[in-house]
Amino acid sequence: MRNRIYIKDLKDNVGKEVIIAGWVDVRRDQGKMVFFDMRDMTGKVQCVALPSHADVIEKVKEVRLEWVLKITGKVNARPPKNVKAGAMNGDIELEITGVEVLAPAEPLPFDMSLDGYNLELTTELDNRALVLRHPKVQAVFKVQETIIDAFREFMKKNMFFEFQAPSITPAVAEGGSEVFQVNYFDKKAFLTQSPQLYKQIVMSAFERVFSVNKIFRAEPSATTRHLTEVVSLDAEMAFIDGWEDVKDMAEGTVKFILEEVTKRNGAELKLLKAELPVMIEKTPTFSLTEAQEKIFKEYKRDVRGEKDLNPQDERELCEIVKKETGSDFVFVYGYPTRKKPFYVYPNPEVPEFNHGMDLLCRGLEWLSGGRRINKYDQLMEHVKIWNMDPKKIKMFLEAFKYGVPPEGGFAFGAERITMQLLGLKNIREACMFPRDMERIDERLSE
RNA sequence: GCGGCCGUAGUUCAACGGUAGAACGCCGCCCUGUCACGGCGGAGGUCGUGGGGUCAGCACCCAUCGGUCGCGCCA
Repeated sequence: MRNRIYIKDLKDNVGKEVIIAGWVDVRRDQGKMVFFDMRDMTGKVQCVALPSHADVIEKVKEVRLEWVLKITGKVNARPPKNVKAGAMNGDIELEITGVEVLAPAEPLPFDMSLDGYNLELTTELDNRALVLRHPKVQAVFKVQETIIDAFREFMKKNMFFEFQAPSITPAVAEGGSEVFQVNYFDKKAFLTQSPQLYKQIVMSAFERVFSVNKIFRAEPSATTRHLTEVVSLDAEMAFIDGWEDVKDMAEGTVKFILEEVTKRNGAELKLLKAELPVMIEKTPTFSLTEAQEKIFKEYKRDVRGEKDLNPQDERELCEIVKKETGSDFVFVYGYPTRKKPFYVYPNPEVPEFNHGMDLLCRGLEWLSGGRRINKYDQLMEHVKIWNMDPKKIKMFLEAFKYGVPPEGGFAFGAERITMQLLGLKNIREACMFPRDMERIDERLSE
């Protein structure tokens, strides 16, 4: 729009006649004079229709919340007694001389005011398009943008190469979670549940690689932490000495993300009353066995020998670690080899346990990864033991046939980090358009 | 898939075996300095649906649908 001034720049135009465009955010009709706040992507400003402009008053009386307006007006410094300290543009206001309605809006179906906004999740999701205008909802996704941005930035700073992982995959080799099947011409294909095998292939050519991609899980899970479509942040690195190198890189990544969110999203964190998790100098790290011992010792609940930590174990371990060290994070490594995917590197000294690891924070798994098998013969041995069909992962195996250095990697879900970082109760709040068993934009049951 | 809890106005929630309520939103009127205003008035509900027991049900019981939380599964 020609001649339009962004609201954030109005303060540099005091005394001038300007044009702004945006949405009506709040109305305060005083009768003979009308105030309302206008909002554009850069901020808000109070506009005032004075009694001296009768035509403007008349027009402005009809205007309602969320109408889109183009306003001509004069930027005035507010009289000292009317300055609103601390508010954006609290010391100026726009005296309206002309109004053009670019689009009217229907009455809002619920309270969109800052304090009044309090919707049930289903109402929020049923009205996603409108709700996205609310500052608290926008704050969540601004933080999420930073998280993904910071991941990318940290990876690139550490010489990782970004590649695009495919979403359509042939018959699934990995096992594990359920997959979505899609029609592929006259054949069947699947939506990827992980770029795992591809990132290992690319790593074998580029040494350090990462990807930001969608993954799809057809798990019949109805919980506060599962979605069927997830943004996965994946990394894989060659020439490691051991799984600890992968752990350190993962830790550095998370630390950098926390720093960037702190740096860039102060306003959003304040609005959401969010307190970032604490990462101490060296994140506490325990083997699964040690973790289970700690839970037994502290809570007298015997989960020793279980193949993994269940949600209650994860919560309790995090509580223990928080109490002992102040850290909200804890690494757990050394899972039963046979319970994890075939490519995870077994501990050479205790082959029943592997060099896979998880990073937990505030009772929930944030990230998982570890060292992978890099030698072809060992990989083939696992393929056999795991009863997999080598033909189905031919391309993957081909990479390892021709020499791959010791390597490992990690992955985490952007929505989960967003949720955990902000203390949200349900992962759906951390996803703009969440897909789950019951919903693809609309509820599936209707 | 299993279990707990919930379903009342547009929204968020109360109340109660005996007349259906509030806040915000909406509509109307008033307000020349408001600050995600204020004042007065008004509209808006077959209490998710279907059965049952009761003199009487929104409330109790059963079924069903929907929601939500937990578990399982999974990341």
